[in-house]
Amino acid sequence: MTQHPKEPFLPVLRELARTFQAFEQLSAQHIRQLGLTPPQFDVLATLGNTPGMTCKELSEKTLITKGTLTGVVDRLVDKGIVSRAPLEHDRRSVFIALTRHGDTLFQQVFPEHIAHIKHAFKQFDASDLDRFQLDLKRMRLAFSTTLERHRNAL
Amino acid sequence: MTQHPKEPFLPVLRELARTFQAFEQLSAQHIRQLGLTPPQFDVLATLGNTPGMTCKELSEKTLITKGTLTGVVDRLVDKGIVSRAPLEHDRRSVFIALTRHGDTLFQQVFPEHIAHIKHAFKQFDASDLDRFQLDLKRMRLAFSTTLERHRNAL
DNA sequence: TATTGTTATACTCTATAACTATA
DNA sequence: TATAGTTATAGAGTATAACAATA
Repeated sequence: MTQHPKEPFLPVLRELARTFQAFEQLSAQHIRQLGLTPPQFDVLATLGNTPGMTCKELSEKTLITKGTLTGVVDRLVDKGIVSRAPLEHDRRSVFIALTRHGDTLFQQVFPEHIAHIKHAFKQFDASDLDRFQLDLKRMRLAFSTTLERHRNAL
Repeated sequence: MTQHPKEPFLPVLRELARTFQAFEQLSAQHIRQLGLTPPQFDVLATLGNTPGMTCKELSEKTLITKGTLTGVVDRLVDKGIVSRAPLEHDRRSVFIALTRHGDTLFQQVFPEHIAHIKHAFKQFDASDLDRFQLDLKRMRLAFSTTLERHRNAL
């Protein structure tokens, strides 16, 4: 992530990292006021407005690996925000959902979170947002594809 | 980070997070092979091709806070990759630089790192890269400005 | 045998704040 | 008084692998 003028994509990577870090800081500023960590908030937001899901599904959506997710969910259970229940059809699985308190928290806190971030986007119009989303997606798919290629040792 | 159709910027944020995570995974895949952590590599890459810099400067460039940076640098010193030396003009400061071994490592490893990532970008032309960089920067500045506003409690 | 999730281990990072030594 | 950096503390996330229960 330093100067190597031969590689024109390096500034893009540096900017991607800086931009995400800036967003993280802005986001975390609000999240920490709630007594939550970013991964905990990620789980809360992922479970919000859903009936719940298995550990595996939650792991896939949040990109938190299963071993880590156990600890994150433990802390949310301690706080009374989520609950665990065995799944009937497949008793290897665990169904994780917001508790009533967790849902109340989500309904209150998620709009606040949006409000906290919202006016960073005031200056952008619909075509800006569409372009951002599309371009980011193109990059994401390029990274994922490359990652898989490396995993398969091509 | 969930569905709230009223807020058209939410998909952008989700995509930003996913894209960065995909890049992190791709990047970390290579970094861990070197026996380094991402923050350690960040320091290595920041010091590479420079004469060195103070702790404060390194902290600003890597966005690692000073308390954490002490630990990260400790581990790199243990590995013989960086060195600390007192600054002459201001003896409160510490000058951090790559050791000879660290420089050798950087010269070898940084091009490898680029190669590891490079072909994710093959499909993008110069105008794509320019647009990515510019748009990301616009978002970054918007986040930073909003962050500062919140800090100053407006 | 394969899959889901937990446990175990050891490390690393993080936030925060107190502390030191210089300035 | 202010700044640069370290230290102290406590917590939280991470990778990895072994493990139990179930399929």
